Amino acid sequence: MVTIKDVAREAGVSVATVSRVLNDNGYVGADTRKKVMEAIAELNYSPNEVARSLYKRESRLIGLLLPDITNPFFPQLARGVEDELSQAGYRLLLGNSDENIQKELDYIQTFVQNNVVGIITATNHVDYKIYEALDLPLVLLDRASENYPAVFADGREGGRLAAKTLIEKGSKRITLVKGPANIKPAQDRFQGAIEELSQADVDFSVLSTTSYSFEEAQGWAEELFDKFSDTDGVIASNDIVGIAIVHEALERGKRIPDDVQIIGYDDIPQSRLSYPTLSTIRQPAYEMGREAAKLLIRTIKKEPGVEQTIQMPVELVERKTTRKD
Amino acid sequence: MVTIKDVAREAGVSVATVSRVLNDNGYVGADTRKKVMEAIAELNYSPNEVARSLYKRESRLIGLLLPDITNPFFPQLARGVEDELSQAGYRLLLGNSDENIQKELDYIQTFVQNNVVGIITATNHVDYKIYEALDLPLVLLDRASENYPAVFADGREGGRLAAKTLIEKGSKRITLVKGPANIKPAQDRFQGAIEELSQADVDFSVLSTTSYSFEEAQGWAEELFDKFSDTDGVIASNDIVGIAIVHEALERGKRIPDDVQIIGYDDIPQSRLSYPTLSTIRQPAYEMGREAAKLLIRTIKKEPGVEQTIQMPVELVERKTTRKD
DNA sequence: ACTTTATCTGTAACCGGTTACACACAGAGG
DNA sequence: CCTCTGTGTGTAACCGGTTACAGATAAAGT
Repeated sequence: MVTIKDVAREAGVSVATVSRVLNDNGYVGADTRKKVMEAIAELNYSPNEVARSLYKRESRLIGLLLPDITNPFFPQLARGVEDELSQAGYRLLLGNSDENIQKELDYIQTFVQNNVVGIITATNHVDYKIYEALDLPLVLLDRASENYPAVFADGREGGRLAAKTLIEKGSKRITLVKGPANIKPAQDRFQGAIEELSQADVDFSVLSTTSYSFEEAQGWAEELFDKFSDTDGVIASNDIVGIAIVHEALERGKRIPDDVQIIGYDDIPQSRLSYPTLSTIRQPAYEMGREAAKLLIRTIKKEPGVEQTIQMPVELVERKTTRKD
Repeated sequence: MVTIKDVAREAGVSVATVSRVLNDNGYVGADTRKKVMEAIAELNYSPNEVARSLYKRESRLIGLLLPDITNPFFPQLARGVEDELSQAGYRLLLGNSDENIQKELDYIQTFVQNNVVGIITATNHVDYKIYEALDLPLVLLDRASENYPAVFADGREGGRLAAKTLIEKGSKRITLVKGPANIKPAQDRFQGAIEELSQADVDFSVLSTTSYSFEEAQGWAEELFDKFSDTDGVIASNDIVGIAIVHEALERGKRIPDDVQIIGYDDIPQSRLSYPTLSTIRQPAYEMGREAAKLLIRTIKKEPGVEQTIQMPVELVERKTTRKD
């Protein structure tokens, strides 16, 4: 490994001078600078971030904690975060928590141990005490909070919008799929939908589910049509479940959207590839990731007047599983 | 920040003793150990990885370089890698390269600068000189190589299998979708399919494509049926494109699999949710990730007799877009 | 009783950077 | 001519750990 000392020796100067060239601070004579630059190029030197990080007590790393990168909603968030951060010179330490407190704690600890300069988290245990003790910039992503800066979409509004859409387009016996109880945004959209359904002139029923996984989605869809076979409108807990329901409906010979309308949530990329294409409530995941990263960077740089909360708009994406009015 | 000195003071011993307790090496008296443990608990101390990493010249970090986490094949790989690594106490530094050499180089550099102990990469520029200069354990994932340990599935065999399947099940005018030229595994499976098609008694044509993206998949599908409207069997370049083709076929009133059979590649989770469910050649992505991680760990620990190459089996997954024979 | 060995603990050097401080020198201002 | 200021550079302390080495004590062996 080539160190700053090697460069210093090669250039015939002290390490302090090399450091000043590297960081472009302090006085350095023009020809000295040139010699140093040449030595750096010659030796193909790049400074050790670990040493730098130790002295400065901060790195260029940022911790990103996601529930599960395997769920197609999260890669989009992650990508948004990464694109924004890497442009600003930061790198990502990534963890999947599986909504498991122990894993979450472990990752937060590694983040701290590695001197990250900030954390972006999309998990549900933010009220847990470890976060309080943290004196690091923290941004919540896809989660709302009173106590921390956060970037999220309006789940309640999204839920209302989904329900309103089905009602307006003529569904009369609506089934609302309730997402996992421990996932906050799932409950928000559920509440929003309930509000809207309650004050409308329609029958509705609720199917409770406990996961968003691909493996189980098929099961929820079957359960749904087993229990509520005459439903003519389904509000899915997310797009994965929505796509599974579309699938199952066709399997059972129902016509979409004539016999049953289906609306998803998230607008993951594959919604556009389902047949028929899935109508859904779009959350701008990639942009949310970018915004969270921007917000974090501003907080790190202590820029004045940084917003605490960015609420992103949700939006109805009408495709083929809802009727044209 | 609470440091080892604070612990030493609290326990009334030297930092060396605390370090010995932490690392469980050297002699430490039973009651001294106890006092230190108590001080650690009392102060809620956890050692600074950066300092440790500086002295030891190695961290507990591993660099993972993927083309694009937004493509659903890669989160599975990533998850496999992560599950295996985190169990062994390693953490992940993640980068998306977009198959862009500059980004790839930048990430490799950060990996080195942060003293990672190993790198797993799933990119196509491994022959680039920077990798040669690297004296770090390196494992290629989803890529084969003469020079480095690698975990990959047999693309050629997969391509053959896909072609063979359509041929056996009676397709006579097969269209082969050729994936992006710069992606090695795409070319392998293409070659395999070509081999099989060439020696069979069928007509076939090739559609060249330049991306795997969701946005463009729809376009490839349209182009396919515009150009080869009478095709009765399609070998897709991957599942995303496969699902888009299924979609477009239905859109055009074709019956699947009676009028046209379609076979995908990868077996991403959503293949099972398409309608009809997509027959495909499965690559065990999650397991590949795990194997790559295991291989890397063994290499890091310098275990003797570590394999250079692990070839994972591909497998036909028959679902509803191919005929029953 | 004297050496040897095992156990326990502390001091200080080290990892590779950054930076406070000291010092040298040149040109400007009085 | 002397001081002052701005510029350029080096020395050494420091960040928070790990570990080589030395010194102390007690038990064991001869």
